[in-house]
Amino acid sequence: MKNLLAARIANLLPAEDRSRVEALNFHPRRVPAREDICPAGRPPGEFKILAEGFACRYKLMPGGRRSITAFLLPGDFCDLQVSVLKHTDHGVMSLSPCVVAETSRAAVEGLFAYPRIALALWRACLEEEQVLREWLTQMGRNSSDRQLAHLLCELRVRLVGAGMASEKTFRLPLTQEELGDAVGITTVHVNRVLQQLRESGLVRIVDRMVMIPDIARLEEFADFDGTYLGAAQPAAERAAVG
Amino acid sequence: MKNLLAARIANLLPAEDRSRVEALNFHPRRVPAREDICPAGRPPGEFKILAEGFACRYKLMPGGRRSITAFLLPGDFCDLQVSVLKHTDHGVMSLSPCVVAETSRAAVEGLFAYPRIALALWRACLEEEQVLREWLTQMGRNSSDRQLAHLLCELRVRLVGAGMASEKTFRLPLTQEELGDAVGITTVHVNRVLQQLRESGLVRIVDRMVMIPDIARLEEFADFDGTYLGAAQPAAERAAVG
DNA sequence: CGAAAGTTTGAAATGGTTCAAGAGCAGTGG
DNA sequence: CCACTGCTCTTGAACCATTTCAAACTTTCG
Repeated sequence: MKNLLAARIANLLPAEDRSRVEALNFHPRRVPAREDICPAGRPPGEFKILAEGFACRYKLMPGGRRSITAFLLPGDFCDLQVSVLKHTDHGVMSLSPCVVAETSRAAVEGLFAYPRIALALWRACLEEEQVLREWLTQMGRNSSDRQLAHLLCELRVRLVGAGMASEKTFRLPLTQEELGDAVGITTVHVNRVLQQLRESGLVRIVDRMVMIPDIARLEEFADFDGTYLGAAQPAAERAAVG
Repeated sequence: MKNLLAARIANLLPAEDRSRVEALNFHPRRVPAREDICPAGRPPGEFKILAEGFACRYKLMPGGRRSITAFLLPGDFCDLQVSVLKHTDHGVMSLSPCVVAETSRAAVEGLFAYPRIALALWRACLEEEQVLREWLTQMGRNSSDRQLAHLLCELRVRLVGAGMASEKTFRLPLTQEELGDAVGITTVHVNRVLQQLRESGLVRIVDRMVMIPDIARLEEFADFDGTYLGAAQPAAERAAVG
């Protein structure tokens, strides 16, 4: 199995540091769909990276509602927290069958001995923060059609970056309920809004395959600017942004 | 001037590391109310910590709307990003007259040479992330009365932690418009909801002084659990939580 | 004192929720 | 192989929270 931690942060490191990251020993673990990867409210266990599949961070709210705060794709950290935080504030669950790569938390902490690696890990955390801020503004305040469109734009870019999508087409293994939990609207309303997006020709969705005829048009509609995605963006686009 | 970086992260460090943090040389700068502290979209300049006053992070949205993604109190970092991120995704502006303590970015990065300090800085970032997630779930999906109540609960705890509030009373130098921008609702609606909170006896607000007669009652109403605030919580409460 | 900014109120319009129910499809067990 | 159960998607209608627009009132401040 490829060392995914390396893939995520090592490209910016000098060879010397990179080899230290690559020396980490990851154990793959298979997880069926819709199963907890990291339980909420408990101290984080092993250090985990999603290797294959589609997962999400979520919080349960009073009234049994669930709020999805992020989607995780291969290469994403499940729990960056390392042992610095006593308890995680949220859970992580698989949305499709997944493979999780685990390694010892102590080993990851040991990497902090190397300043450049520490900075790179920090960067990863800051990028996550940027995405959260974008969700907070886009998902919190926009009309739900724009919110859903924005989410599709983000997922497209990230899936392309992860090699899981062609330019205009990708498989989205999410139920409408899960989309609603991410965006903060009802399942019923997700359904109606998706229909509306289809009718206006912005997206085409058949059997969980999403196809975007005119990317620029959708991104304009959603007011999407992928800059906030940082390293999750494909390198080519990143370079273009400067 | 007290070294605020030390205050924020040093309490968990051994003396040796703490002295390194305290050795940083901060320059105070006075900023009038409603003025940009860090401009958005540009590379971050000096490394800044809010020393006095009340500030916020914000993003401008199309349509001229503004979204506030965080409130900053004395001791909070204005821009943790250091130079790892090329451009900031958001701006920071003062809401009351402020004092900002600045120091060289390079000096802060130099601290990454000490693994324990690097971990402490990382922790600060992770805690910010937790707060963002809490906002995303609470502010995104709840009814607006609960959202506002939740915000008041959070501010109370943090203000107490910063020594800027007694247990039940604090000064909130925010306009209703700013509250609305944080919560994602109209000024008009903020006004009505605040009246409603007042009428139900949950808060008393006179002339920007907020008084909370029954903290437990308000926190229950808002479904507030301050655990997510981490170090911003006063030490006593933190200990009680475990 | 006058202007600008913030707060308060009302009435109409709207976006999203809720409740209810049907239709399609996959998996399970008899 | 069929009936049954459970899950996702779809549709309709009534209802409610929040927005929008408009205007008056109050406070702050140069």
